[in-house]
Amino acid sequence: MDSGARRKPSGAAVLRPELTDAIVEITLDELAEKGFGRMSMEAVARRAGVGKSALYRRWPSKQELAVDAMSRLSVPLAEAPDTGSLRGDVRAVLEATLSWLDDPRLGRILTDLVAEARRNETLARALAAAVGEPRRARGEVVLDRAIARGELPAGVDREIALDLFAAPLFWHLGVRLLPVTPEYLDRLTDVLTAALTAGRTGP
Amino acid sequence: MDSGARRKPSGAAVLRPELTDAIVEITLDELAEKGFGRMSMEAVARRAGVGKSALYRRWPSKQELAVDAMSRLSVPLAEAPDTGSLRGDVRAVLEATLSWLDDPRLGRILTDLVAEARRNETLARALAAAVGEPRRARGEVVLDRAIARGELPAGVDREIALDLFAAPLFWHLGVRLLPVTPEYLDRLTDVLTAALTAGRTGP
Amino acid sequence: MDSGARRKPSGAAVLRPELTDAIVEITLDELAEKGFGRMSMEAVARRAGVGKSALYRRWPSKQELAVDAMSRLSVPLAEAPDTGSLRGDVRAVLEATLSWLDDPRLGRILTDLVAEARRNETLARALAAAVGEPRRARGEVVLDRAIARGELPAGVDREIALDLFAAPLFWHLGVRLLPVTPEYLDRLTDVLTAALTAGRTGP
Amino acid sequence: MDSGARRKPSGAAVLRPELTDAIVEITLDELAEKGFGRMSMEAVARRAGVGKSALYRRWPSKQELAVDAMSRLSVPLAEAPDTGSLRGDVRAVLEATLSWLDDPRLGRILTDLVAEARRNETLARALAAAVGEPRRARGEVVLDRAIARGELPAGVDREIALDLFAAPLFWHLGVRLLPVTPEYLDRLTDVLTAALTAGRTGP
DNA sequence: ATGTAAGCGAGACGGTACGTCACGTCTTCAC
DNA sequence: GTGAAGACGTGACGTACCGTCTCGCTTACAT
Repeated sequence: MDSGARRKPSGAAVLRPELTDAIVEITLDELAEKGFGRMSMEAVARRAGVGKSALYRRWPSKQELAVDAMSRLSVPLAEAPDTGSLRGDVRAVLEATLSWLDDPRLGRILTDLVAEARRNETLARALAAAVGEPRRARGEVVLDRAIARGELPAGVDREIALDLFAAPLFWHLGVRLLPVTPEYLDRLTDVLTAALTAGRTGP
Repeated sequence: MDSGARRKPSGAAVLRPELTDAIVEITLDELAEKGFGRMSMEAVARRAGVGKSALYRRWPSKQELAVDAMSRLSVPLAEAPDTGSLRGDVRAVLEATLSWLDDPRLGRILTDLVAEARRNETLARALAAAVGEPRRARGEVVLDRAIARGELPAGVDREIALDLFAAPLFWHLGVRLLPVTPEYLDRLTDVLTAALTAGRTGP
Repeated sequence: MDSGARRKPSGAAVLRPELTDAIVEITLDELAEKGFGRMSMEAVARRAGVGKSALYRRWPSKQELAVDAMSRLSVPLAEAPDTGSLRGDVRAVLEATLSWLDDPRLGRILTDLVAEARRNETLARALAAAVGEPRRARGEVVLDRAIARGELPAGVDREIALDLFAAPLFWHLGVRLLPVTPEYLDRLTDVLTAALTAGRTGP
Repeated sequence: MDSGARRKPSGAAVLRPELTDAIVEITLDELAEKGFGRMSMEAVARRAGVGKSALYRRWPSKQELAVDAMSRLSVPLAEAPDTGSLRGDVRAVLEATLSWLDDPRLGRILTDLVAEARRNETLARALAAAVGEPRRARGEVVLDRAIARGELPAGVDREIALDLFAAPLFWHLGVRLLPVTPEYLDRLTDVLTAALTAGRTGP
């Protein structure tokens, strides 16, 4: 069973990974600055000091480069610290989401990404996997802890709760383009905590 | 100094309004289908059966045509009926918002619009005025009625309340690209009503 | 009878002929300098101060531009003067051919053209029509006059005679790349005249 | 003095000559088929089943490979047989020249070569040495024999004579792209023999 | 009623970017 | 150290639109 790995007969040239990284990085800058439609492969190549072929050897089109670059905007989402209370945890989740949406580069790209995703199934999936999932997982932890503490009933509506952790901030910052102040965050924390717990003492 | 206005002595020749409308309509179709970046002036002119000059005589650039067309996506938001209860009114607002976001053409364009607005102050303002304001005004009516009924305190946090009327639906439909079912709407209505009223009986 | 001519609805934009001429002229320069293979559309456009589209609107490819340009290298072959003798006429024909082949631009292009013609039927025909025919017609005049004078028999081998008017000069100048001196021309005139008249006093 | 070749003491690793030959052979095919300008190093390497390095280790550029390959189209010109008469010898020379120019591959390449030589001194020299010289040498033999036989004067114009052995055939076949029939060859033999001998009985 | 300025469809214009291909150089690995 | 593989920067290919422009024709006021 010596074979298998012996497919490639000889010294294959390999795409230089540091070049790939540099291109991705510059692509993200261009995307943030110009948006998808006005980003240009030629500009990326020029700024990266590489030929266009280095780009097209890695990605078959501008679209695929952009999607790949965006999907690498990994969400280095810090762990959700246990603050001891639902209210504290909600506030922490909101702050984490805010610091992510507030990043000047990521924020700009994300809205482009969302727009593009409507016409690109692949991108939509990549977006959900790379961006949505980790963030939602973190929200789940908060809900689980609150249930364990007895602050929330086990049957809390998770889908809506998780939507509410992200939606208002995205809407305020990304759609209405208004700043999110700490004070806004306080009020939002209050309302969301109330919303989640409201049902608890219900009828 | 008799001149000035007396330059144009005769034959008016005025931009034909039905042409303007037809171009706008086709622009919206192209925008919905291709997105802002891939929409092309040549295609719009071709589909409208007009010359490119008819476009550029009306709008100085592709961007301005697109922005203008989008801003005409008027929000034929039906009046908010008084359902007799906060809960009913919230449900009605959500349904109106949903029917607006769910429009296949408007939905697609709106996300493009949001992305573009980050890099275009004019568009951002047009977006806020044409889309945000009417919708928010309608939300205000609901809050006012609830206060009048005594269902909400006069000092209810209007900014957050109005954000919450739109944010979750936009997030769910436009960002997460998931369908909004009537059942989801029920649950969302419950949670939002609870959130708004939660403070009422507070300490 | 208002219709009929009313097919073309309005003022069609037309390729500007002076631009076409300028492009052709610069193409010929590039062809002479670089040869077909190294001539570049971008360089032609740049030197002509036009966009590439101006080229591609007129010719579907580099090859067709080059062929068209070359076929316009019209042969402004002066009339063959009647020098009063076959020898004088032969000398005049050789001189005309020489002045044509010796043109620095035409000479370089002609060999490219000949090479290209082997793989391009269209070019081969254009070459024969634009270049070969007029030159041969002029040779025929010389033969006709010599027959009229009684210097040549009516049955002189025209095909070979006409080949011999051009072949040695093309070979010497174009293939062997040697200069053609007046003295060489004298000797060639002698030999060709002798060759043509040799048969006259036959058996 | 066995050394010299014995420089490389160990793991010899010498350019494999059979590879060189194979590459040259394929280069000639590509040249004949596509012409110099459209021949591609990548295609040669691909068809030869070798890497591009095998090419560039042997020749510094496409041009030099092409020139080298063409110069190896050695002229396997059979010895000029002594037919016993000038006329017979001229006919033999013409036939040899024809069989050389008529070779489908060589004929195509030769015209490319001639065109390229105008812009490449090295190629021009290689062409003269590899192609012109042997052919001319053979022509000289014919002239020498005719002088020895007394058919030509010692002072016959060799330069013109040698030009006339090749020029008409190249012109007819290579430039005018017409077939050379045996009958044409007969007539050409007659005229050339007459041209050479015409001066003999002079004054 | 007519003159005339503007609107109109068409499309050429100089550009920029697309995605492809080949150049000649270089590096890597296998033999 | 030859050789196959192929990545690298470069630059031309031919295409598609951009926004500008000019061209004749049509239309609808203002006289």
